[in-house]
Amino acid sequence: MNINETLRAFIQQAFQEIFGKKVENIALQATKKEFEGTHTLVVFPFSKELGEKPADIAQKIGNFLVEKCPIVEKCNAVQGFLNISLKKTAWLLVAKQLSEKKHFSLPAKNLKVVVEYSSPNTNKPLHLGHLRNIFLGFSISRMFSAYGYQVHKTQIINDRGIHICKSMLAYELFGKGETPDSSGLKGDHLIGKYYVMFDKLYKEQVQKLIAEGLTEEEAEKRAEAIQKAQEMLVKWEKGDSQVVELWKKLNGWVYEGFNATYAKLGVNFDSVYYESDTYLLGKDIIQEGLEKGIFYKKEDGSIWIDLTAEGLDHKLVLRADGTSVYITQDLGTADLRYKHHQMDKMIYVVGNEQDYHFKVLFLILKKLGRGYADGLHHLSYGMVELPTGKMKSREGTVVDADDLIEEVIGLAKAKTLEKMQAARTESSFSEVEKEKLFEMIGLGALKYFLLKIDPHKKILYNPEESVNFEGDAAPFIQYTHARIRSVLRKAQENNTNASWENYANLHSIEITLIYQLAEYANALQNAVEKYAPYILAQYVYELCKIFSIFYAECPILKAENAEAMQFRLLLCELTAETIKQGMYLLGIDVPEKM
RNA sequence: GGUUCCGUAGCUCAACUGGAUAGAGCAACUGCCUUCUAAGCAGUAGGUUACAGGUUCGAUUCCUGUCGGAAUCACCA
Repeated sequence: MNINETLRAFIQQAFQEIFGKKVENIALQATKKEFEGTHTLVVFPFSKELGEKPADIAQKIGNFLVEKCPIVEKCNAVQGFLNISLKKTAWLLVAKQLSEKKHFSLPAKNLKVVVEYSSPNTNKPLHLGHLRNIFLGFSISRMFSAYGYQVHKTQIINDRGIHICKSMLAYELFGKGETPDSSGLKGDHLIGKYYVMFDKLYKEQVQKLIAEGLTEEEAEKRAEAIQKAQEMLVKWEKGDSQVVELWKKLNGWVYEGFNATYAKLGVNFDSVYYESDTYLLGKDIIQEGLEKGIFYKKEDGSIWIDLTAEGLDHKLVLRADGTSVYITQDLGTADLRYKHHQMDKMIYVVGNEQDYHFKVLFLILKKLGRGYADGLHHLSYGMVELPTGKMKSREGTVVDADDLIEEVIGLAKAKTLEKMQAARTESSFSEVEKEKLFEMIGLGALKYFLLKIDPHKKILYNPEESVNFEGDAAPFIQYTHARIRSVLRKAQENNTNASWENYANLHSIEITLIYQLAEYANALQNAVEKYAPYILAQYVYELCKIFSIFYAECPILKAENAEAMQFRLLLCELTAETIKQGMYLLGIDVPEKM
């Protein structure tokens, strides 16, 4: 039985029999707390069509439901709102259905989605902005998987270009053969160090040239460092073995560093694309577009597309010298992806600064007649900012990912030890268990903080107070789960097997809890359709709040009788399972005890 | 200048796609641990939803305009 569908069917019947009207799209919503009931029908929209006062319509529909619909207990018409209360037996039936746990993952749809996320540059370590990207991408992947999609997670690594050459050049100049082992630095941090060194050197040279009388623009072009870096790039493109060897060595270190961070975060990929393999792709598509008359060639030989009819500008797709620009290779990569995966959907997790780029990219693919173009989606998210303003790698105002991870785990450790000492439970955890717990809580808090916000809004990260351990935060959710597991362990010790089928004394908070548990499927669907993990985060948090009230109000192991206890244990089990599943989809683990 | 996104309590965020008296969490204040884990629960206080119009039974939500913030409009990626 599905409550919403049953109610809709009877409401439709009511309109038919009372007013002789067929009504579609009956919207039911959750009843506001201040009113009695759980489901509300808004009848204002029908008032005009039926020529009656909203309150009268509500009253008539209500009377009909009470009389005819077997799951309705009573109805309350308030102005144009009809608040419906269901029979307790209906709620017990819902609980019974939930106990079969079929709602956690949907049947396979035979649809494939490719999710691209993270996609870092190899010249510096990951930072807080990447973390938002990574958590969003990983969570979206799990959500689509639970929703029945076949999911392929991928990243495209930006491993070539002038920025890599900058690090390489600085390493050649100052590196003296330093390695991650000899320096004790993670590979990505080591390379990041040289990137910063390059920038310092470059700025000094620019300043000097300006002092000598050049304009800023000229100085930036003529500085020795940048010219050497460009020479290096040319050599790299020609396949100069010395440059390529250096490139391979340094990139290798960076990958080791990235992989260590990914492992720590608990995320992974099914495949990796490298720009060094794909940067020449897309030129044949340009040719195809020219032949189809979608692109046009300027006198200098550069190739463009006119998007003014779509309210956009003219856009360059190939340089006059025949080399690619960013969008050229993205066109090629899209085709390549489709060749590899024949996906129905492709989600690019990329910051909102590239909104325009993706708009153009999708539009061009559509004009080219690519069938897969309709399935492309840019999951755009806002920047993470600091109270001092935007993060800029070159200015050293970034929050490094590895540092941040250590920091939140440290905070979690301090907080957890404090709690354990207060409760005198520390001795019941082994050292290994404790370390694992600190990590789970620290990372959970960080992930939740970044995921609980609507992606298209920017995030303000305040190091002092952003990662919470109380209230609307992961530790509260993890704590709720641990609490439930504790009760369930105790219940097992003196296991009873009473039936709750005739449990009649259903408390109102128990109804609220069942209602919320049954909402899981809706929350998942809503989150998937909107590409929005925050909807799921919000759902789980709400569930935990409801459970906490239930926990405070309804004794479980000391319930008034055996059937009440058994029923509440079922609610506990379902809540724990729902929390665990929901958090899993966010990429967050929950502990058995804490 | 054009385009897009954002503006909600002191702070950080919600509001089920147009519904009822706009809700949570931090921070502040008051209670509750000899009873299943107090990272919790109960309560107080905090709002002209940036501003001005419009659409209608009804607007934080849709439309127009104004103000403020951000991004983008690169032969960078």
